Amino acid sequence: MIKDTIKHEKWDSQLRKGSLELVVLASLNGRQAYGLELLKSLQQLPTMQLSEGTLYPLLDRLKREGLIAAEWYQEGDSRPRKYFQLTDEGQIKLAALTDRWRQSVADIEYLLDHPGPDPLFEE
Amino acid sequence: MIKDTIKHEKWDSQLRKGSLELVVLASLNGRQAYGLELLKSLQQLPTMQLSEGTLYPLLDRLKREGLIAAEWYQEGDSRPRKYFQLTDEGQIKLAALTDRWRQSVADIEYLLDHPGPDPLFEE
DNA sequence: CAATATACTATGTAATGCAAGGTATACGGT
DNA sequence: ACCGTATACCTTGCATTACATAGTATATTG
Repeated sequence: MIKDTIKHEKWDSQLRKGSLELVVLASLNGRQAYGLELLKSLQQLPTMQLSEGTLYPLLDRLKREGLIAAEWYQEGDSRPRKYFQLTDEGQIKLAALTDRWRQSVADIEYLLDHPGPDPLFEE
Repeated sequence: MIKDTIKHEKWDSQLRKGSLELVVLASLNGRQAYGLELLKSLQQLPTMQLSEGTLYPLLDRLKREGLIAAEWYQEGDSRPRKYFQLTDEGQIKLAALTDRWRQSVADIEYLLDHPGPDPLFEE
């Protein structure tokens, strides 16, 4: 069946547009990580097949916004790595975004579970 | 507290970017609706405060892609309204998007529920 | 020492949600 | 009849952002 081999890439990318910021903040909750490490860890999830070209600019933006902090760190004589971690502000933002995301999921679930004429609308 | 009056608008808009297509298709599942009717029905949901400038171009796009069909209809001597409904292709697409959306929600739930060092990663 | 892998950076493009403004018609009050 | 408001749809231009692509630099490996 063709259906099973449908490419999810474009739709996935569209879907990620809304939630990537939340996802990255959540991934940095309770741990430090450097760019590629974070990338590979996210890529373990089926809908999170993003690329470097997406992640690095996003990390830059989050840093500019003060939600994460970056710090170069060299382990032994390996290549220096730029480690990221949540700031206090980032923690707060993460909590707010999580709440709002759950609300959005609830709204969409409602729409999916209630097809047909809108009961909210026609009394 | 200022925190409680945080404006969700910008984040909501960002979040909608990923799912609006699914949302509109789901809203047309099992019923016909014209533009403003659909808009008002969506706006009953807290995270779906979109505007006409968002909905109409989206409906155009979905029509161009063959996922919905449009038809002008005049009831009595009221203003003619453009009614939209899902096509067969739209039905199929809706099912596929719904599956993928649920997968994405599961992935994000996983991230939110498992803070700290990535257990998928460090064995 | 070339080839590959790691790690980060930079540039340009396409998609899309939205604000703002536009057109046209119906209806209610005075 | 006239004016204001509501309904209904459309259009233009902008800002954001995920991504592809390419580039730089340093280890590591054969």
